[in-house]
Amino acid sequence: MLKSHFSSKLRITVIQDIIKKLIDDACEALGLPKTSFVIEHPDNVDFGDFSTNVALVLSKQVGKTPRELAGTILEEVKKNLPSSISKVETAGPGFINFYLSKEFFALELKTILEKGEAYGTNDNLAGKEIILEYTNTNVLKPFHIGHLMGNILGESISRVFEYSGAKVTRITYQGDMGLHIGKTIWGLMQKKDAFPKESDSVSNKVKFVGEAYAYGSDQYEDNSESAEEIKIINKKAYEKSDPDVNHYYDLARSWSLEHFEEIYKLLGTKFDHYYFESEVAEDALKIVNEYVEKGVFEKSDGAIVFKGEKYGLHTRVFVSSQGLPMYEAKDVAHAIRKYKEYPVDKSIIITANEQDDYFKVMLKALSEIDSTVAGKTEHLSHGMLRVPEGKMSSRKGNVITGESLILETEESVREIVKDRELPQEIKNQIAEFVAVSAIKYSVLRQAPGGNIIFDKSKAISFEGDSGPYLQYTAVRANSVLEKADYKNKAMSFETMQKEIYKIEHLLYRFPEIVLRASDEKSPHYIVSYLMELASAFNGFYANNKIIEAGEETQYRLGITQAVHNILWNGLYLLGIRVPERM
RNA sequence: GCUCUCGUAGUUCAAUGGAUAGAACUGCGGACUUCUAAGCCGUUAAUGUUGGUUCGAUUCCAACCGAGAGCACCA
Repeated sequence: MLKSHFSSKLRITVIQDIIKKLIDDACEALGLPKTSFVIEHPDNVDFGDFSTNVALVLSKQVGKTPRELAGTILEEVKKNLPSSISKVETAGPGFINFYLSKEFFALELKTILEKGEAYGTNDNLAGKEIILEYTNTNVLKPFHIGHLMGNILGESISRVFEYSGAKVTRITYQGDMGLHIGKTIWGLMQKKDAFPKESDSVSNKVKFVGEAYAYGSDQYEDNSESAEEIKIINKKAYEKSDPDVNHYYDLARSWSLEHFEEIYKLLGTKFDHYYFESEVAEDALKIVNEYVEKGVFEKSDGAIVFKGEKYGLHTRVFVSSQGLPMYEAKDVAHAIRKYKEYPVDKSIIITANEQDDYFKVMLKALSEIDSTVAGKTEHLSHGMLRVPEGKMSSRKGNVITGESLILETEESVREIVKDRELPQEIKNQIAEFVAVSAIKYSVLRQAPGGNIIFDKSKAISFEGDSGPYLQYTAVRANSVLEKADYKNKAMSFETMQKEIYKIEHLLYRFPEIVLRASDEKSPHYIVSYLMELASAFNGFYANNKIIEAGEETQYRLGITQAVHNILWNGLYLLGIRVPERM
């Protein structure tokens, strides 16, 4: 059971306030000292819907055992029980447990149905403007699964922030200069006989570019003559001084960008602004040179460096001894430029965690230059995707591109639906939605920051703890509602349920979960919750007739509609679409 | 060598200092001629080691062992 922690800041539902006040009032009436205590959902539903440790916290000061004190507080609480609570009792080492009533659940159900798509929103970030930078790709290099991870996380967090009332601007900052450009162009020139045709698909074109990059990288390492040529080409590309080089660069760049756009469309991301590294190169040099004089940077071995050791960090080169701005310098200039164009409350950059230490140094340098921008800029990292054999590398040939992963997963889905009697159109939709869902889920299910061990044969799951399981449940709920011709009818209280279904203990918690995910920038809380909810619904479905259930029909359909609403909203927050049929 | 992150079931992941450490996959065993079986029910199985703080530690602290990442001219 996923617990929620209710600090005063995170309390958003009325019932939490009611319980808090009950305890506060009881403590005051008993003359107990003020203290901070926790109200949480117990692990086990048998222990009630809410639980507090107030007696455990206070027992020592008061000089009573926790159980005794819990009993005393309990008697006081019982005097003022509202209709939303059906039972209170002490348990365990000194907890006080609260059980919600049928009235509460019926009212909450009504709220879920009435709010529809807005159920789960909160105003934690109301009025705040946030810029999120993610999927920082490099043109002329493959879009690999690391980029996929960043995109999946970035898009989900964007949506969660929007659900919390923020105005989110999505941007991506792409590397369009640097040695990899020279390597790829050199590789393209070597392979010009095998060049793709104009009419070839974008996929084939970028695949060819990827091979050229791999070849160029290899030769750069192995062959000093080639390395020299690559450096020369790179310089020409930077200066735009050679028409031939420009031609290859422009062509490959346009292919890369077109390819990225195709993937973003498939994943459901739309960037508001595309930034390029080359756009800030000049500013980067200017800024660094200016702050050498102000003592922020110093010269060392011909390069301009930032000495991070003063702050417990490490030294990094900002301008090379050849006078070229390194990505450190460009990132500083980029951050300042971004803030000029979008003077937001917070600017978040999402990258893989291998850049954690780098960002500490860059942000420290930035804080010496522009403390306002630095104060609002935050680095958030996701884990690395590891294949069982170790690190991915183009030389080993075990780089997994984003596109190949999606296509292979789609293929597996097609295999599953191939014999079903469904129109081809629906089958295509299923293949795309389910494949993307399976991949997204495998990234979002765990807390961000941790590495993901990616075993191709079993990482992408369609059963159990998986995206398709959630989609399937949503489709199933929808199917029941369609069959019953039930379209969000208002709940009638004459049809009050006879019993409390287990799933009702979960339904009302969705807004808390979204809030926590927003507060901690961790969509995985939503994943765990939806998984638990879907599981509860499938159990409910297996054990209860929904449509022809006599007096209970309306209420059960209401629950089904509530599950439908929450699954749709929750999956939207994960960036997952629900197919019409499955 | 220094810095950072991380060690939970056979595997992949959860768990705000609280009650019986949750799922899923795998294995084994079931139910159903009921609204979608990508489903449902049952079952085996885990906090790296040693200390410390605490009424209470998977969670905080220290040491050790193990894994990964970063550490000067690539992004």
